[in-house]
Amino acid sequence: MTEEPADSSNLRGGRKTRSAVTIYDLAQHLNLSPSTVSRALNKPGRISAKTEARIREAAKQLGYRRNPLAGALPTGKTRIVALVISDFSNPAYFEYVRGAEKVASQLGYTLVFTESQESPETEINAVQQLQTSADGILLVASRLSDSDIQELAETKPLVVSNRHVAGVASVAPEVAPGLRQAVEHLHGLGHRYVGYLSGPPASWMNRHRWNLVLNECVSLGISIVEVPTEAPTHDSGARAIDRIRASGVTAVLAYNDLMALGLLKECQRQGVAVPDELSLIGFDNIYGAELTTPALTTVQNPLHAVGEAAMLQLLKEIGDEAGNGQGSLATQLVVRESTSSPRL
Amino acid sequence: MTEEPADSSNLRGGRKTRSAVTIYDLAQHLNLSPSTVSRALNKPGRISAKTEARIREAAKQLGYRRNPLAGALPTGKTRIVALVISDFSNPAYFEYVRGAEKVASQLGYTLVFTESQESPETEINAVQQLQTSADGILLVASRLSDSDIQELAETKPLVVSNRHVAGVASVAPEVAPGLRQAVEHLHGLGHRYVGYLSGPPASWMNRHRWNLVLNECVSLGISIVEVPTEAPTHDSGARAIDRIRASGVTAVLAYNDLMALGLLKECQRQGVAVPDELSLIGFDNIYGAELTTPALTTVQNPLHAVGEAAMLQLLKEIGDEAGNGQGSLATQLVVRESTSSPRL
DNA sequence: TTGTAGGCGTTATCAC
DNA sequence: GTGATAACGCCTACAA
Repeated sequence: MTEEPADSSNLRGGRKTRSAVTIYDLAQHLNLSPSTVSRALNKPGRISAKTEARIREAAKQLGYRRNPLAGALPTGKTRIVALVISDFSNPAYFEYVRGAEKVASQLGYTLVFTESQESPETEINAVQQLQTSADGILLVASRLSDSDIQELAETKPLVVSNRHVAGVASVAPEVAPGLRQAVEHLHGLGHRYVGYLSGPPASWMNRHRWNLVLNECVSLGISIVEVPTEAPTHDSGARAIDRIRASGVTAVLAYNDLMALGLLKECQRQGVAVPDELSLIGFDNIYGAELTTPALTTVQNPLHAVGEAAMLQLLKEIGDEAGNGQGSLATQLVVRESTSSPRL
Repeated sequence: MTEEPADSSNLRGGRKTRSAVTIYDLAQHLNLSPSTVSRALNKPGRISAKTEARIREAAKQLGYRRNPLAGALPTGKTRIVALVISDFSNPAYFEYVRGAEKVASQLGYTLVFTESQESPETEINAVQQLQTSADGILLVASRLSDSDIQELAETKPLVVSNRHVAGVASVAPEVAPGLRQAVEHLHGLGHRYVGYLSGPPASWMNRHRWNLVLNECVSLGISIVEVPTEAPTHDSGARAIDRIRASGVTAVLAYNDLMALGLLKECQRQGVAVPDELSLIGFDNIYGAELTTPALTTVQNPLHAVGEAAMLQLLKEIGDEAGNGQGSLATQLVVRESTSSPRL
């Protein structure tokens, strides 16, 4: 024991150099063994109250911080959960992420966040990467194939959101009620020829919505057409105006608010009166939907609650009994000013 | 070597059970040493091309995935960066986060995300927690005191954003140009009595903006008053209307768009004509600002670029030479329809 | 070029 | 109740 580095810890330039205090340091400081320290800190009660107190005291004094990474090695549990989202350009996801993060941090999990920029390769890579460091993965609006997702789900707990995949846990808003209300609303106003402004063809949710709208319209005797678009964005919604006008529909259900608002804006630019000439219904109820004139009639999507529920589901898959979410996941029509009876 | 567990790896129920393949497994499989495998995978070139190829091949075959956590233990580098934001309820931060995440993932870093819900204790805990697992921290709109931040910055690389703290790296948009343009714009329109709808008193950025506006107004001979609010939100902006009307100002500069839009909405509800009776200028240029009628005149805040720049700065502090950001951080006035000459 | 040995900070399984 | 000791998966001198 010659030339013990002494207290090099505190004074090496003072910045970013002192290496962290470990349970080993504590043990040495107190003439105890590292295992005792570990136990005292993790399984309170299994150690004499007195020594436990001493240890906690010393830990505070020396500024001990547990190194979660080191702990993750023997246990295999990192208490990290990953959120991978295919496209984060829609502000609607904002609340989803907040909800998921809130639940995660409340239960002592760290949330890692990645956007895959719509690329399936990027997405699959990200997931595989993350799977080795996270306890579970939350896939939001994934662009992967069902079989890819099923395969990924075999390795580690995984939950998909805004989508359903056979054999994989999933959490999505109940879009049916809101959509039904929307179609009934239009029907009640007298619309008999309606357009569905479509989302991404590869999106499960888009096909799901289309099917619901289709069935509902058929059963009410409404003619319905699907109007394809390039992307689920504001601009793409605006560019759809030609197809919409050409179709002769009197009302439009849009895949999301971004598209509806883009279309609304373009209508105004081109002098198409909303709602007199064309009724418009969005989806999500993002910030901004109620700010326009006319304010947008839309379907409220409880994305904060969906994010919470999805994270809770994931933690359940991980094995952390976490209780159930509170908020309802049902969507609901919010009638504002962009819908009215069709002009004859 | 009796009862070697054989190939238990593949068949234990098939799900979530097979423990990951390690460099050790590869080494054994190839009759090499783990270190050779490690080198082949990390420092290409330092190993004979032939064996390196064999190793890579085997890695692919056996589905080897590096365990970043295990690697982080000896090196102390996790390639994790943490983003802690005090309040994520303003959609303006949306783009900031996207920018930061993009840069991080492009450089092979994983982004962990935490919202501290406006609570300084939560924030400081989160940072300390994260400091042991992350290579660096990005603090956005921190509610901590300068001295707390300075102290935290001594442990690990840390960058503050939307704020300046002596001795700590920081990245913030240049608000001066946009604010100057805004004041000049109002001055040019003939306004001589202006209100500043204030942000959080504890916010560095709020004080910074107020000082800039104050100086600019004084030098132009404009009377300026600071109108306090409860929170930087839509509702709080709406509730400020009484103070605004009572003050007699002819124009308002709001701390952010949320507040400006809230105030705008309330003006419309109460029959105050914007811009005829009251001119309104926001800040940030969030989605929604151009959707209102009248569309909101506001200051464009390049938050995506700020997020990128902040992350690049952080990586630089970490020691990862990462190049410089491209986008300008200057703000700029966007004149729309919520400003006009004051009615006499 | 490749192998050996030790350590990173924690947890877990034994003894005592 | 407490203490050795051996993992966990990877990295890195140092040795061969």
